[in-house]
Amino acid sequence: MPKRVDHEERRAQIAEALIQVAGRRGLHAVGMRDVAAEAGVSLRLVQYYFETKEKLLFYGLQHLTDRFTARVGARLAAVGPDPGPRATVEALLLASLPTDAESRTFHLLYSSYAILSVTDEALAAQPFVDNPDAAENALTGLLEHAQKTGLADPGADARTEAISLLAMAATMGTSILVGQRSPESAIAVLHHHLDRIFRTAGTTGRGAGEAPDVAGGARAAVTPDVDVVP
Amino acid sequence: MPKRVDHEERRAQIAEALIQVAGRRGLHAVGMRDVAAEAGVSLRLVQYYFETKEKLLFYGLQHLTDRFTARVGARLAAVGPDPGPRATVEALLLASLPTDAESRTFHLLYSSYAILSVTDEALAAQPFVDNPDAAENALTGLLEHAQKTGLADPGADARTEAISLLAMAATMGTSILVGQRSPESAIAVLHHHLDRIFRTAGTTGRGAGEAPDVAGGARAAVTPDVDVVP
DNA sequence: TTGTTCATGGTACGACCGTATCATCAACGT
DNA sequence: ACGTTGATGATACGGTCGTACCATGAACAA
Repeated sequence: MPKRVDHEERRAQIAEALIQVAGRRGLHAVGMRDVAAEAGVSLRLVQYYFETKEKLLFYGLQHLTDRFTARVGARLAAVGPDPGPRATVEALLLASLPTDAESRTFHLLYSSYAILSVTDEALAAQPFVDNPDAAENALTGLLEHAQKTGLADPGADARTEAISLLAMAATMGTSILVGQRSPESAIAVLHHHLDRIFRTAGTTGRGAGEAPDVAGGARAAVTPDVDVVP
Repeated sequence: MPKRVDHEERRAQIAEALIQVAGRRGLHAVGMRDVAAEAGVSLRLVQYYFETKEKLLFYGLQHLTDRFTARVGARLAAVGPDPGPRATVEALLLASLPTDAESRTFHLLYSSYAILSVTDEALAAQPFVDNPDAAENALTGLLEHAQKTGLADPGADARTEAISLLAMAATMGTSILVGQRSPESAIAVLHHHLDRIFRTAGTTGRGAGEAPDVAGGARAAVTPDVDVVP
């Protein structure tokens, strides 16, 4: 037996290069040679570990979602031990907004893959994510739990609200990406709805006089690489 | 002078071909030869009327938005003479959902262009739509008018709600596109929020016992080409 | 030591793409 | 009638892309 190498680690390295170059120049514009150059290996190596470009793209999507799942988990852990349902929901939603380089890349590439899967049947056949409804179910559970413990409006429809929150976060993420909206205004809109949902009979979830800058004032710069949620 | 031809009409015909083939195979996969074949003209003709592919793509985006603006206008006119604000808002939102072939193509291509504009600076420099906030402003105006006439909850923030409704419609449109959600469930979610907003002190906007099928039951087929909103 | 096998590099091939070039046809002014 | 000019066709060129092929180094078993 000759030199043995950890194939999985090598694949992860190459997939990482794919994500980097695709995040910079667009998924449609990335070629095998670009990936090889970004990873610092030869074209032949990329071919060796991923026989075809299609397989490379599949693995890249998997790697992308894995990395982002881990990141969201870290964010959730960072909100402190035993956080309330609202803090958890808020962390979940804000983690999906493209507010720094990594989340911007994720948002861009995930959207690209989604759009690609509409016309590319091979990609659509792939389980696009492990469970497309995972976030929706998790959020629904959190809201229902908050309702049971009296922290959220018991009259709200937990699943509908969960779908709505995720949908708003997704579109506003894209708006941020294309520079049409500022992260602050997106966060303000989300806060607005969290205030509405996390409201029991007597108390208001957040202070009433915060005047969220929903309109966003000046639009975001084309590339807002500042961390809004550190 | 030789045979004179209406260049603008020819351009529209070719742009239409671009939209058709791009809607079928994806914007990234469309080439000049494909467009020429779809339009039933020679490759040279496409080059003649659009000197470069970049210009063809720009014109295609313009043509796409123009066509869709006209379609939304027709939908609005079709809801009847002097419709209430709620009917208008509802027509506006539902018109943007990909429920038939034409709106599916529009949604797919518009999303493709948006994603493309993130990494393609030439496309980003272009005024992506005539006014990105046109829909947002129109919807905000409608909601404010409904508030003044006592048809909508005066305590709601019109602009925030407008942003939210458009954001939800957009993401759910993509979910429908990729077959992750049924048009019916998306409509149910939108109705839920319209019921919440269009609610005065004493009355409820819609019947209270409609049990919207938000979860969607069985997922949509991969290509739901049936007209949900005829 | 030697031979087998994994790992890696270099390079060529065929296909396609966007664009450019050359040629031809058709119509209107004069 | 005819020449000028716009409209159209056929084809060639350079480049890039994904993939395939051939060669070589490197490590472990025997």
